[in-house]
Amino acid sequence: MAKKQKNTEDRIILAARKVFIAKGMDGARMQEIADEAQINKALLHYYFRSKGKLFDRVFTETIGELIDLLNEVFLTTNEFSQFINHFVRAYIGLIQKKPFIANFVLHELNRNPSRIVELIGTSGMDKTRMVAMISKETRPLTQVVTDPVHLIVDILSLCIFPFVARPIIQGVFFDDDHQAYDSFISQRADHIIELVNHIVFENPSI
Amino acid sequence: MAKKQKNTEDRIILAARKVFIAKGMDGARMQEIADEAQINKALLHYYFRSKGKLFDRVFTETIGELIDLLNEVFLTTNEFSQFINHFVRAYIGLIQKKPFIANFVLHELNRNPSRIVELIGTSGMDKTRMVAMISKETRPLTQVVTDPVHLIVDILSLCIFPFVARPIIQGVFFDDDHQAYDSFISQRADHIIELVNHIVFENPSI
DNA sequence: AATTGATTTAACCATATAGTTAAAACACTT
DNA sequence: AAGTGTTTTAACTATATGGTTAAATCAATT
Repeated sequence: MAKKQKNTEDRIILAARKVFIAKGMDGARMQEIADEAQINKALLHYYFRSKGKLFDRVFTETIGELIDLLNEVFLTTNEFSQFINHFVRAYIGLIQKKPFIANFVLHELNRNPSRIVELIGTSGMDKTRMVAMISKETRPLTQVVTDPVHLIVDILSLCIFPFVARPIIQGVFFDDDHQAYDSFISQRADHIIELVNHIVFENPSI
Repeated sequence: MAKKQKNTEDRIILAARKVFIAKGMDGARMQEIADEAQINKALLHYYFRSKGKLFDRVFTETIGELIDLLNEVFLTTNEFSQFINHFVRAYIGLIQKKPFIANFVLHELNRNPSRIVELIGTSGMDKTRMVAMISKETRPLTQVVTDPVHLIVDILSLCIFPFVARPIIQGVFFDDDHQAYDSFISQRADHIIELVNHIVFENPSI
């Protein structure tokens, strides 16, 4: 073997991720990925035969992160209020670290919807248990949440959308001041948790 | 003049819109737009010098629709509960008719954030009035909504995200049954209105 | 009939890009 | 030193694509 100065494959994946997330599958250029990884195109193809294969790898890993996090939070909590707390904080934390991840997934999602459904299907996410937990906890409590799925979608929407629409929110409400936007986002988790608790338990707990 | 069988420019715009929305700026092909408009590439360039110009036109018109709707709803309502009602129904109705519009705007938004901020800036949207209205109505009423901007973002999130994430929601919660998803969406407006009324007025009105 | 603008045809150019290839250099192991 | 897998270099192919061009055609106006 030779000059394995650092794991080249990892460098490539990292670079590919950066470029793909920033520009999407169509907008990304293999040359740019190679430059970003500080190697040349030939070596890039030496590791990953084609752009498609490289993209698949990046995409699978990226969405895997999201699913893993969901699963982890989901499996370590029993009751709903605890779940909300963990989930909202964990998800917002993750997206805050990698702000473009949500946009990336959503865009490629619509370019190739079937793949994601597959991925999620094989990821072992137990949607039934999730729905059951919410039903059990909310049934006797509130008239707002008649369908658990609405509640789940509510929570996802409230967590993810503010990142996806960042340029609009920052531009319109904060005069393009990214610090103001950041401080808005850091209040976001608390706000969502309060909101959800309010509609589910009809009092703002915690 | 000759064979102006129908307004060609409109046909082009319509076709361009379809293709751009489906594939994004990068993924779209001028040839495909020409085919879709049932003309040839030469004529396409005869009307719109470049892909960029055509895209600008489509994008501006598309986001203009959204902004116009917001303005209209906003200017024809005085009190907040009325505003919520109009806004939620109008927005969900619009996106339901053109489901990919949200994804399109959000994706291109992140490709070129500054343009949208400009567009919104010159569109005459009066964000201050909006915030003022919400502040006035919510100040004495609730402990959940401490910042009007959070509430606005909440409403936008709840309305738009379910469309943006359609493949996930449909795949995970409805076993890819698009009818089930559609019926979910048609309950969506009522649910959001109830939810927002609940957190703002602490009772589910209307 | 002559003019004019809209539209087609079809070839063409320039460029960007994914992907290939072959040879050499390199670093590490044996 | 020989061998092995990694990396570079650099040229190359094939193709797709945005955009152009020139000539012809077509339909309506004058």
